[in-house]
Amino acid sequence: MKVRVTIREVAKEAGVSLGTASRALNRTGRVSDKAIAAVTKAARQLGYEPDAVARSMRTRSSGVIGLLVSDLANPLYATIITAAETTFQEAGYALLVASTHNERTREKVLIDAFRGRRVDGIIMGPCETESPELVQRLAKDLPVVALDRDVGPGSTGIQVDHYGGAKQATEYLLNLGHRRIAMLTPGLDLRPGRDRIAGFEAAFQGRGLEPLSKLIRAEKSSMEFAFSDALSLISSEDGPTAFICLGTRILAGVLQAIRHSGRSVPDDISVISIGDTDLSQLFSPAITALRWDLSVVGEVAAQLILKQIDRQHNVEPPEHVRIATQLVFRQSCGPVTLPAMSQQ
Amino acid sequence: MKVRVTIREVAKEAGVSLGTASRALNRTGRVSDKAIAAVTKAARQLGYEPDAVARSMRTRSSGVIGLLVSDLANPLYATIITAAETTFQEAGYALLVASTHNERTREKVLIDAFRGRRVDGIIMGPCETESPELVQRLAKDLPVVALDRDVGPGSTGIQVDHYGGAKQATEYLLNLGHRRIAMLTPGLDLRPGRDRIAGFEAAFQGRGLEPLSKLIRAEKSSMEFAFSDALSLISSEDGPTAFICLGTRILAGVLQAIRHSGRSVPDDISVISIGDTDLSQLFSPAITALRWDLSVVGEVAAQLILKQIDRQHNVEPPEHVRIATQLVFRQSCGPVTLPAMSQQ
DNA sequence: CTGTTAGCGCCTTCAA
DNA sequence: TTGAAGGCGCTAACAG
Repeated sequence: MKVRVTIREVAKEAGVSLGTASRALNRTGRVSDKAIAAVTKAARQLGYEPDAVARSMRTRSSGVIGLLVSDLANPLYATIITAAETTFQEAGYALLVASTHNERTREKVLIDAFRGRRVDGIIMGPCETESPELVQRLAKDLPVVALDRDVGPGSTGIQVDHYGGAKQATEYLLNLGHRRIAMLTPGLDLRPGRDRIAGFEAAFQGRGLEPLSKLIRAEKSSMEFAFSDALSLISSEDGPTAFICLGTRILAGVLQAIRHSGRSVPDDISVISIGDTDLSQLFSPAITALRWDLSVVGEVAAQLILKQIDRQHNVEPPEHVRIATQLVFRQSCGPVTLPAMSQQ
Repeated sequence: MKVRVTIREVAKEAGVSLGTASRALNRTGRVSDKAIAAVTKAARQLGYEPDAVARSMRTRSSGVIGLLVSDLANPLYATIITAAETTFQEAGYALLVASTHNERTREKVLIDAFRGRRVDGIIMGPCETESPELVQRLAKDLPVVALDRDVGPGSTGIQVDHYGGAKQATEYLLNLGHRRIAMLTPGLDLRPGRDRIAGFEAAFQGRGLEPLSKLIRAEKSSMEFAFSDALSLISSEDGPTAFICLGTRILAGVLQAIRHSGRSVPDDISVISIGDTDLSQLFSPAITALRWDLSVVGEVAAQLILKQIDRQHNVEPPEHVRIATQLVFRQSCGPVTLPAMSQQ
């Protein structure tokens, strides 16, 4: 157990007072060059390392940002986290992470834990039964950036255009002649899920059509669920000719179900993935996917936090960044070819 | 900006002294039930939340663990992180994460940053040109768990049996008649890479054969590299009849190269993935893969840290946990069928 | 059992 | 420009 060297010892070694040492090290206030030189040398000699905890105590700022998501292992979040961490690292901030597992109570506990640790800001991912009030109240105390949450105009956030993306994807399938399109997305009560459904329906209504509501499924994001769900849909009468699937896990389940039922993509069934992951890119056939830049989400989230910190958390107007989506055309979608079937 | 309520105010509200309030809240030392009741009530009334920073300052323990990996977005690490975080959360610890991007200097800086923040322990993933001394020195100061690093017997760590796994995978291919087996793994100077190569060679030598060294490639873990590498291998004379690929990215590149060259899996070329990801599980054909339990790695790492903390970082003998691998047989491997070709 | 006191290491006034 | 002193909020040691 090595004993830490304190600024006190550095000061003594440099032959100055504690206060001067502090000012010299932080280049704050007026200090003579001589003092700076002496202190710097002493610090290096002794291997001095400032105690961030003590400093936080004094300055009321920890240099730590908290990040709260439902599941750290989710590849979508993982990318966001990396980008955010890199940005924070450059700015000298550290990143504290935690999983809410989509539990509201846990989310509260973790927020309190973050606050207790005096984080300088919090990035929050979507969580079940989101309440705008929670975020707004929190944002009164410290910089908060909400990811894909519905927060009022009072708080800053980043929102992916799930609505427009789902609409575009659906329209693409409609153009190919599909009418019985299944939409599988979890989290109906979360903004992303809601918006996707809305975009999906808007695309239908744009041509005076009605989506088949029984083809909208909102299971948990699990491969097993998606598999059995897709399988029952496929084998049912008037089953879907196309699937729109959210994320790797659901996409995986659907692809397995299709394979299991002896159908093929895209000849029998077309598939679009919402969210572009390794699987969608590398599957054979490659899956047409709706993508958006996750690194940008992470980076912008970090920057928004830093900006709020810089401005001392002033009454800066909250910002809302909208992230666009792109439909990447690959080989998983084709025209409807089923003969002798009524078009809805 | 809400003002925080301190333990002092709680004490006053409860009509007791500061010390009693502290003891009551922490259930430490002897306190009367009456005092506990009064303090608890006052705390709740005022919405008291202990200041973790001040507490850390006093107790010299931050309740924070640092986790250092080369890339947070790597799906393998992401799973480890989640498991570790969950374990720490249960124990009341928070997790600080950072990416080294495989840069040695950055690693040092981040370790110092962690120490400055008074973390109670550090989990370190492998990093380029690992030096056992670094970890050993660090472990003198605080609990450290190294993941897949070669550390001397003096430090505790978790090591996946890459050697045995690679050996088993290679033997499987040898049994199928393959002789020209390509091994693509990054990080030759890291323990995982080294051990894989060793296991690979051991399998050959076990039958008196020699692997073709030109088929061992150790590129960076990038899809593009793997793609061009695999493509040149495939189109070269005496190209490989089987590939062993590390991880999602290299596997993806190889699969694309195979597809691009008009070959098929497993008829023309067999493929084994080291590391079982979404892609290997869900590709068609499903890819035979070497897997190990990443959740266990994360959980055990966390437990080893907690154990060291519990024992006050005593001279507890360092532990070395070995994680076994399993070869999951799927559809991507077949016997060699190329006619009229010399067997090496 | 409880109150008082002394710092943890640092930054930041306040005088000199 | 510098030194001295105060205190951030908390816990732990010591008297009562």
